[in-house]
Amino acid sequence: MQEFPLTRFDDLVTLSPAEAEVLRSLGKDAVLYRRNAVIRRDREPVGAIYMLLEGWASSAIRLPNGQRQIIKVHIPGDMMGTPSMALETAADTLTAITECRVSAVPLTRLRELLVAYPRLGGVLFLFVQIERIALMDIVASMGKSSARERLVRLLLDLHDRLSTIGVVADGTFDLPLTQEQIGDVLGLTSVHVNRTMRLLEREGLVVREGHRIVLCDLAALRQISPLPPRRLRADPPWLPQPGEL
Amino acid sequence: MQEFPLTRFDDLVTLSPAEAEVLRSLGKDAVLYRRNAVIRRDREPVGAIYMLLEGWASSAIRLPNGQRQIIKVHIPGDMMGTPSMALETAADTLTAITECRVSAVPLTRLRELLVAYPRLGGVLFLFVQIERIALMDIVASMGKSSARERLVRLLLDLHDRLSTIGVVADGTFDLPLTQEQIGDVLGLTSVHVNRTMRLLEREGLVVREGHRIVLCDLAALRQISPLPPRRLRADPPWLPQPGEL
DNA sequence: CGCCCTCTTGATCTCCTTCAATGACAGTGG
DNA sequence: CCACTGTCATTGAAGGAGATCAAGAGGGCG
Repeated sequence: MQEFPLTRFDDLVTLSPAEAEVLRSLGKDAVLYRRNAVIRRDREPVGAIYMLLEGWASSAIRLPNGQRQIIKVHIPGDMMGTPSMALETAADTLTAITECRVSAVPLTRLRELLVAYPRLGGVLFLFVQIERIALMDIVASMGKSSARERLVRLLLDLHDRLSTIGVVADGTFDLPLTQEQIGDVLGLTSVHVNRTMRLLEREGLVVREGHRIVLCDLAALRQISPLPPRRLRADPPWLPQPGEL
Repeated sequence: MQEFPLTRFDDLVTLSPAEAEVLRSLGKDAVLYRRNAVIRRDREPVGAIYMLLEGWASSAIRLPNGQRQIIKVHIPGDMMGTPSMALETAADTLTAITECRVSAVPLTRLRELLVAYPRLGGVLFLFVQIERIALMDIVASMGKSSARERLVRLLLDLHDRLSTIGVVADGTFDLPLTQEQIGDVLGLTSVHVNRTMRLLEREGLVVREGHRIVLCDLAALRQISPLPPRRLRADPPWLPQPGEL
């Protein structure tokens, strides 16, 4: 059994010790995936959701014409594959961006969890809403902003999310995405990602050294970003307290 | 108390009579909004979610630069404003597209519901996941398809959703959106929406008469759409049955 | 050493935007 | 009843952001 980082949860809801324990022991043994390995392919029947313990992974939709759109870049501590819980067959393909460790949670086990700890259902609900807001913001930025703005937003989003798991030091973090993958996230070609990235570099906003990136001027970048980050509400009033359920 | 159409629920989950009853009596008295009236503005504190009983409404994100992106076009039977449940202040503005009737559900009442009927929490969870998939598909089509493809997708999406509430006859339905609004949904200018719409018309794929639209060749349109519709899973295995919770 | 993947840059093309003008139509006040 | 106003659809012309095509360079790894 592997340790699932609960940072994401602790920041938002107060978990009872029993709830924290059951979340930690939810998944099956971790499986190791090599770079570019497929964790769960789209159109497969949905039997589980996945917890990303280590490494990066992507969730992508394949279009009938052969293109792919990366919907979300997952970092350690993320739950993956949950949208497809509502479908006959999976909507998205989960792929390892770097080598990564993943723990699967069979849907049957999830059901046991919901029966035994109904309040955790509410907690999951909260997390899905947060993902939904993230998607809404992505739609807004894809519909209304330039390549430069979208790229800045992606970098800031990664910066902020990586900060919560403590792998950002002074604006610097590891960015294991190829420019092609960044293009697939932003809806751009890799060529244009390259030009835009170089532009940011010439402007002195970022510095790149191999797969590490430095956001030099966070304030200026946030000014450029088409959308400010959202302020989440910890322990929302509609969520029953532990003991209440 | 107004009747909230439960079609959307019935198709996906089996509700116990008690559950159906509590859902129907969930909202406060309906409020009437005139065309273009704001139902709930963004950045307002979040005190309720909303059930759309009659008419059309939009959920839109305002960008700091003054632009707006319509995230979702709501039709009767939709729940609105739920993403912001996770936030301090609302992310999106809800606006009446046509005159419409809306019933608010205070978050406190929602909490009582979750305590009394924990399984309904799971049902709501399911619905949010469905919305999330819809957003993922929108991201995919915004990132990877042309104006024509996106417009076709929107028309088919509306066609299919309106079909479930029985207001489509032989490919014909009422489309009360201005071309400007359609542009704000698709991330296009109204000028280009106009040209694209006229193109579809010249191709014999659609016919417009005032605010009514006819999808003449559904098969051909589905061929053009960048993404096929999703097959939802009724009564998913992770959802506890009535009685189990 | 040689191969493949990724980054980089230039040249050209095109889809969509921007700007601008016109007409149809509904509502409104005289 | 008609001028007046605002909204919406429509169309043309010009401009630009990003795509496409093509080629070279660097680097990890068999």
